[in-house]
Amino acid sequence: MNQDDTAATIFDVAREAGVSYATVSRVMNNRAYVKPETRVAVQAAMAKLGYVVNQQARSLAGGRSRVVGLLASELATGYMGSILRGIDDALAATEYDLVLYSTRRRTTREAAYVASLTRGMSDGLLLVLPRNPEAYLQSLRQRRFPYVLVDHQGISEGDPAVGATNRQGGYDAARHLLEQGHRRIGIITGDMTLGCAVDRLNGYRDALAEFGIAEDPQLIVEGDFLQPAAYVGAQHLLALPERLTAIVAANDVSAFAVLDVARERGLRVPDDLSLVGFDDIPAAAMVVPHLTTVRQPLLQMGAAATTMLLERIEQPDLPVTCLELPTELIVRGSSGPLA
Amino acid sequence: MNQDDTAATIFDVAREAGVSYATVSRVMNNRAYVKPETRVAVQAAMAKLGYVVNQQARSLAGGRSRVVGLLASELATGYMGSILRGIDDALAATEYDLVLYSTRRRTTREAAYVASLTRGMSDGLLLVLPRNPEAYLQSLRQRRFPYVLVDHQGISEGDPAVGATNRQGGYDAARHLLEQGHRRIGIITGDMTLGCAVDRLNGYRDALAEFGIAEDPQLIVEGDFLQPAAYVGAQHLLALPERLTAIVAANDVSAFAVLDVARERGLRVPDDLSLVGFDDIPAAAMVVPHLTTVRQPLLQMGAAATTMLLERIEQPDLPVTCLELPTELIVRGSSGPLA
DNA sequence: TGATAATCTGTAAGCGCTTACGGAGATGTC
DNA sequence: GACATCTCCGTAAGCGCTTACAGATTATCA
Repeated sequence: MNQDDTAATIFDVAREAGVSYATVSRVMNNRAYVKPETRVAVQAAMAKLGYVVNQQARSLAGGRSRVVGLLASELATGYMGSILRGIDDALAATEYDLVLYSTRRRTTREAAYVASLTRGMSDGLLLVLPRNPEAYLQSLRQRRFPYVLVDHQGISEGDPAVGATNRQGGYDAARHLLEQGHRRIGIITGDMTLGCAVDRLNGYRDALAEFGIAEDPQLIVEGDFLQPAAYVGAQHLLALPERLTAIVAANDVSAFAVLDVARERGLRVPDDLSLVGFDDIPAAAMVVPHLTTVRQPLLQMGAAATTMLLERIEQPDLPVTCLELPTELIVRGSSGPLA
Repeated sequence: MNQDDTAATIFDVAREAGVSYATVSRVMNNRAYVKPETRVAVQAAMAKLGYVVNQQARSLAGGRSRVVGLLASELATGYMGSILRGIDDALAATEYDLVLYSTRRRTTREAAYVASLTRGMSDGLLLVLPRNPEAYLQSLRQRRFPYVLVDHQGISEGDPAVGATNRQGGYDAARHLLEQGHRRIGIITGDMTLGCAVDRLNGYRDALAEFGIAEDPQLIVEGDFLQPAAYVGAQHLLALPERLTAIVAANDVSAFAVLDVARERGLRVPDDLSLVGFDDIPAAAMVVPHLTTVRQPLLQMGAAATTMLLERIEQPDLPVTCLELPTELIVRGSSGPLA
């Protein structure tokens, strides 16, 4: 890195190595038909000059940007952070960089926005928990632009996607409580416009049905994965005349709200009320009592989606695959046998 | 967006509008010397063709990529998520995109890596909590490449930087406990290779000194901002023969570990032990009891750093400024008067 | 040994854009 | 009315790279 302000270009390397710039390009791209000595000489020249390829020029000329775009709706939650880390892990072994786009910005021109992303800026798109992707999915499909959905509602509708076994998870949560003897089990759902929330609720229903328990609409309150709504929902549930002994929360954050309400009402968890969350965000193991929850393999989901995307970038004609990673019930202190 | 696979270029727009491509470029870049009618005609043509500028070509030709690079050491924590969101907020109003680089990957070639980032890939760099930045900072300074440090150790050593009032925060935490009557106050520090950890400890010392309390080395245990180390540290502190009545933890995660140890030892918080954390991550308001903590304005830090960086990109000769954003003591249930 | 194929390397064109530069027409000045 | 001065817009060059294409070597085989 001894050049002052103008960086070394492929021409500088070629001159230094005494070859043509095309040969340098061949070496960089690991092409065949380069004499081993020449290859070594070029590599030496690159090292000596501290040469770094200019990605913009490369992508302009070659059509590949070596960038993966990530379209995310939210960034500040542990949910996204874990997925992000999985993506990063999968990308670490490759040449690809990650460009981050949050859909909170420029919502008005979202379609044009995705268009820009797919016009040379990136080679593929990761869409995490997309709200209303149909607008641009149409265009992506038509232009055969590689993409993978993460935690999308309708897994298995012809889009490459990675998700988790939300229904099974909801089932496991409810079944765990049923096995502990609970029969009157409430649920605070997530945002029901999202498929994962619907699936979790359906899992809960499956378990109740299996135990021959009729569904009581009073015990199902709608939340939105956020604390305030869950707080209200928990107040509603715990104020019911016929007291319930357990609650399934659609995510951990909602479960925390239940903990708050329980404490305010003088209910002891798990003695008076058993509670199961969903996600297993780090805080779940930190609250008191530690939260029993259904772990979602967020990190693996991010990594798997990335791997899938890279495959599709390499081979755009690959058949569409959907991956559902297993959730896992983590039993901690917030659930216990019916008193 | 009616073209099938080849996107519209500046030439297509020029043809459609009946002008030269240079004029189209002028319109895009809001240059002067374009007749209003012409401008309107070009804009209409762009709209009609669904034209989207190719950033790679633009940056190749013009030298500006409209990309901000973010170099981060960790992604999965709420810490980073909040800063990220602040960055995103600040970027939302601009034309800039964000490219994410985690230093966990490619650690071996970190310098070459930063070189790549600064070779056209991005116009400026945000360095969040950099561990050993001197390696590349040198090169950045020399090449006058815009950058801003976030939460760097040595604020005010000639680098543009944004941080928080860590010393004041440590002082506020300890003073709060002192004012509640506590006199024997332990501290679990953060990773002492990081400036913020040192500052927080010094703030704690300041407060003790102000109250005329001699420092007791036994009461200071070193942690690393992570749960396991804090857990061990808390066990040590709470096993001291002369019992302490309060603990300052260098971050919230460490405070959670203290909560665990306290519970295991049958200590009630805050009755038997008062506790103050640092950061105010979302989980702090969720644990039971809710954690008294020193809030760090992470979102604002991210936003302020981004704004500062964009200014420096526009005007590279701007004098170097350092910003220290105020922390704020948030009193919740984990601290109380000495029994 | 000469023809053929395989290997190696250089030249040229072009990716989509920005930015001098210069020319043409409109406007102003004395 | 002649000249300088704006305003507007088109032409040309070039950013750093990839990738045909073709020319120059060398290896292979009858």
